[in-house]
Amino acid sequence: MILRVSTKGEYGVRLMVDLARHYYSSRPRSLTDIAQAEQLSLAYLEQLVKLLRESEPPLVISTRGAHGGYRLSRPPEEITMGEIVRVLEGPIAPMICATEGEMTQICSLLDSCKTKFLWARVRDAVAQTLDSMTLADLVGASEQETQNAPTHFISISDIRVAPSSAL
Amino acid sequence: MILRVSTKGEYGVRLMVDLARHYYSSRPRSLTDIAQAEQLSLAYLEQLVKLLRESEPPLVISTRGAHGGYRLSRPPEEITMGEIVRVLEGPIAPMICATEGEMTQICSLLDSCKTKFLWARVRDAVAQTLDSMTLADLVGASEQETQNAPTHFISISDIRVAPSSAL
DNA sequence: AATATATCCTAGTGAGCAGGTCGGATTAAG
DNA sequence: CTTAATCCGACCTGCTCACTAGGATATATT
Repeated sequence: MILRVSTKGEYGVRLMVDLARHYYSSRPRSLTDIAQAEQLSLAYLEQLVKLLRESEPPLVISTRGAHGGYRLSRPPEEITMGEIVRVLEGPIAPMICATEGEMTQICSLLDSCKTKFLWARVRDAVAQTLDSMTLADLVGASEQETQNAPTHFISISDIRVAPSSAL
Repeated sequence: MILRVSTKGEYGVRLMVDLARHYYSSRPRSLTDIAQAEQLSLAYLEQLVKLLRESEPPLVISTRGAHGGYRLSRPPEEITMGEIVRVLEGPIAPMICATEGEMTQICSLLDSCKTKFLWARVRDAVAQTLDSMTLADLVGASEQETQNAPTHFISISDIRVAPSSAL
């Protein structure tokens, strides 16, 4: 499992998509409502939204008190999925040796340097995919687009709906 | 850290690259030699090579006894990095809901289905990158090619050489 | 002013897994 | 028959994930 999106990333993206869908509402959206709509724990969402609020620049803005809640800090078109995922999951790095950034690292070992070339390519592929999509793209994505998702692979189909229980 | 290559994947790929470099040798290459060349634990490499040997089809072939060791089961050009990584790290899936394969899954929740579209795109980007490279590409990759790796991002540069200690 | 409804903050915790180590059994070459 | 290698399974240890708990603070409504 080379690609590991933790529940932070999974739930956090869902939270942001929810906020994007309610972006043009007159009132902020409360975590209680989001937790109910997405069937997630309120207390846990509070931790995630903290990351989104304290990021630089912030991705959401809060209003405290009754009838408070959260809004996107910018319109959905201007928030890339790359920003969101980096805030929630940390930098896109397959390993400590391949953090995003330059790779002019001298390595004493024979083959490990050559493999870095591989991991850098994978990292850049992920980064480019995430950076080329915005929240608006996801909200606009309706069912037929989801069907069009490329499926070059044979079915494995041990897919479940409930998260987190099994790995 | 959305991309998590464990040491299984990291060391295992290095092992395969080492075998590729010695593919045209007359004698099989022992794990002891590889462990020394790559500064890895022999006992741990034994676990990894087991995966590569027992995969279907096998990626390496062993010769037991003195002067024994391992060879690639096929020439380096015919072994893709995607095959290797899948054997070592398991299927390329960002989460349990997005295993490689078709994504015609009905999901009761509102936004989680839309986010699946995102994860599927990321997954396919990784899969395509890995499947389009072979062991021969990596062995042939010399230093100037490594320099050419795309670097669209600002340096973060808390890069270390020693693996596994910190996260 | 009182209450209800929110956000905010910190700590703790239980299970599971990554990342190995260890000891020994088997096989074959010299 | 010794040496060098592959094989095999059990065990262990620390870390991180995925929460939960309990409260403090802020504000709109009544």
